[in-house]
Amino acid sequence: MRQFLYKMNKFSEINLDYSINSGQVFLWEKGVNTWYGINGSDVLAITPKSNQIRSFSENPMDIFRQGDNSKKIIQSITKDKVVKNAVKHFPGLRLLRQDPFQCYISFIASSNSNIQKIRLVLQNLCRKFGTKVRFDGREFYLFPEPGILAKAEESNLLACGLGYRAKFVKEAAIAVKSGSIDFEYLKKTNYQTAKESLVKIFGIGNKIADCIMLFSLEKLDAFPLDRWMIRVLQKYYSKKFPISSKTITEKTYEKLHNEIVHHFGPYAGYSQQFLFKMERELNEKKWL
DNA sequence: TACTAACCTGTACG
DNA sequence: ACGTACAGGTTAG
Repeated sequence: MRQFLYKMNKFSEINLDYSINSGQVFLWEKGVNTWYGINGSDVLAITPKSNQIRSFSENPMDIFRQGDNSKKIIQSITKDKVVKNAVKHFPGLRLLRQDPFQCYISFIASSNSNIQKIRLVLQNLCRKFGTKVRFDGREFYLFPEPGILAKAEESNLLACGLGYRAKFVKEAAIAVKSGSIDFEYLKKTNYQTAKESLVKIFGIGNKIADCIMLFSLEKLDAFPLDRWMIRVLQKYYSKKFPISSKTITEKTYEKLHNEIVHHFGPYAGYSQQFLFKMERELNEKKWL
């Protein structure tokens, strides 16, 4: 059994419960004082009380985005009283930086689904296709590698509960394995270019592309517009961002995104996270 | 180009 | 109980 220990001094300003329970990650579970999470080929154990992060891999990703100046970012997104209120109610809510492949597959699997179901499906995928490891005295399954999912039998993907998304997942994994989707390139390039690449993948539209970019590809101006965010805009921003129906067309989506970034600025994605969290909590939606 | 229905699957509601 | 609506959308027509 291997394990690496890191100290983390920022837990006083990060609220892990808020951050994990805000719809951005799915493969996390809470122990007594410790959160356990799968991030690609890594397993993390986080104990806020002792400022400890333990990881399965030697050089874990900086999932907490410690390089971000959160004070400055929050100041920057607080453009109106709605966001101000959300920030006030959920102090310490942060965007997490995820393993890109896991994030990409997770959100493809999320389409037209709900959080409980998405979690179940992703756990099934890991159990069936991921490597089993022992860590912190427990068993975990790592997230499957692109090559494994690329050559998976569709029947095995279906058995995980993916439904019609099974072929999306397989095609998406093939695109990564073959190099036509290159996450390192997508990280470096701009929002528009990355988005154009992602929406070419069968099963990825505007919303899912925005999730992947915001949560794993350093595009903090991505602002996923799902049903909840449409509700938020209709409820609090009907003057600023008028929307007629509950579903929006591709063109409307793009137009809205431009206006949103114009309003909230380059860290618009952070504002989305606070607004999403706020509205889901108001409606008492479950996270786990 | 713009709008609608269909889509796997589980659960909540009447 | 059993049918229907809906869920963190996308695609095909």
